[in-house]
Amino acid sequence: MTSAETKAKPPTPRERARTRTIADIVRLGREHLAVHGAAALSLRAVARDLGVVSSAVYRYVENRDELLTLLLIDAYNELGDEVDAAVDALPAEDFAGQFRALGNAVRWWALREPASYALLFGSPVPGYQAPGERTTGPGTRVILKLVSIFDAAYRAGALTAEVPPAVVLPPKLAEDMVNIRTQLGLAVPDASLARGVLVWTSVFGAISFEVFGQYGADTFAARDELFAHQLGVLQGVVGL
Amino acid sequence: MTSAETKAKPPTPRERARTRTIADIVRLGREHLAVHGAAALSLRAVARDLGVVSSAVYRYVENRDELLTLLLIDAYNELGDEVDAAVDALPAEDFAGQFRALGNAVRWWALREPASYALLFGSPVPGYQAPGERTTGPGTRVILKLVSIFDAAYRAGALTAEVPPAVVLPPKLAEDMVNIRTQLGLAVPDASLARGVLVWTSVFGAISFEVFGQYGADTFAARDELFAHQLGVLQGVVGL
DNA sequence: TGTACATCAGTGAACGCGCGTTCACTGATGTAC
DNA sequence: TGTACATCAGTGAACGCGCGTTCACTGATGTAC
Repeated sequence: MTSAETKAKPPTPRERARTRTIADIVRLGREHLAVHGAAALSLRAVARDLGVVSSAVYRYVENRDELLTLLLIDAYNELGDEVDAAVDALPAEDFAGQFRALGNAVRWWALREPASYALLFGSPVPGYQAPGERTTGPGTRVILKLVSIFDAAYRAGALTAEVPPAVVLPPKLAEDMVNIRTQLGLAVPDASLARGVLVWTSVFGAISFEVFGQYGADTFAARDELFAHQLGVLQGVVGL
Repeated sequence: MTSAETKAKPPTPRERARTRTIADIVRLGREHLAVHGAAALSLRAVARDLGVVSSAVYRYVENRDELLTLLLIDAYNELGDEVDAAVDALPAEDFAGQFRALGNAVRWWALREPASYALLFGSPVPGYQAPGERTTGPGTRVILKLVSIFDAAYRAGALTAEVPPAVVLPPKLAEDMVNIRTQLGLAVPDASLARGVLVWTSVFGAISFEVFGQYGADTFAARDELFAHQLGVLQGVVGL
């Protein structure tokens, strides 16, 4: 990718077939993921479902780890797309609504695709290390969106920061916040940013407990209401 | 277990050897877990480490799933013991301190035993269903401890409930809360209980992000301080 | 206390399985002249 | 437009591996009389 768009030509039939086959592999990989889990993801099984001999998939995918990487990126982007769509459907000044939309979008996607959610936010896959240069972009879309909501709300004066101004972060933590703010070009102050981190982890904590079955079979019957309530409280935590 | 303690006799040498071997199996299983993950947990590997032929472990463990169950129970109890010890070391009236001690105990254990933590709170192991009648007890120790802190604080008038009294939970959610309160014999009101659920999931959400590597390599250098801060904010959420 | 029998721990071979990956190959599709 | 060659997709056999689980067995440890 040194010289961008080397080819503007329309793709040849062969190229189109190749693209379609790769897409098929990713789709079948996701189905396999859903049934057997990431640790049991197998190139041979994907080849079988694809109706092809096992060695043939090596034309498209270097090895098992690369298939995992493709699935990771695919899932991150699907989640990112849904979150973006949900948030962007709301008026630019409705920050609280955007926050809730983000949380709900993540939750709905997670409940619909529990295996992909587990791949992204569950236990690490043993022996697999995601290649940062390919996954960091897609993998940070949700948190960047969340941060951008907080920041826009702050700039608009819509963050009713209930944080007591006397509250000072410990120096090392404040340093982290400064770095984040600088790197992302944010205006939101340290204390709110730190609370934003808690809100971020809390949203995913609530979703993980539900998706991973930590709530037990029937302790919580009103899961939609519970999550809505949790979002509401978290809203208050950052003063949205 | 129909007629309890059928034997009060001291254990025979054979029985002691058996108990020790089972303990060895669990210990080796945990090591294996740490290195290869739950999905790759293998009876054959445990047998190898035990210095015994693979079929021999079937004398002690019915099958692979039962070994997983043993590991699950063992981990839940180790975590439960550490949490209890940390909380009980504090004065009975120091509810906020107890809450922080609980959170810190969970986090320390999780960082020390990431594989066991992943087994308990990460992605479900595909194809494995924990037998509720054996795991529910150990598996609910931490949440019961947390709830007991909240309840004791409320009874002592130490819950400075910042919850606006006007806030009414949606009926279905309120029903869940009533059931929980009745079942556990609690005094703490609905709204605080619901906030307690958020605090519970949030503590584990923060820990999971750290243990599972969601924070990225160096965005957060001050992880102790970050978690302490998160506990502090969550304390405020329930009014502790 | 001594013998006869039952219980148990561990062996070793075998079953059938699925996995990742390599390699030499066939045949079809594309490209250059 | 027609031929000669290069590229690519997919085949099929093979490698070496580890897995869960069963089964008939040997030998040591315990128990009953």
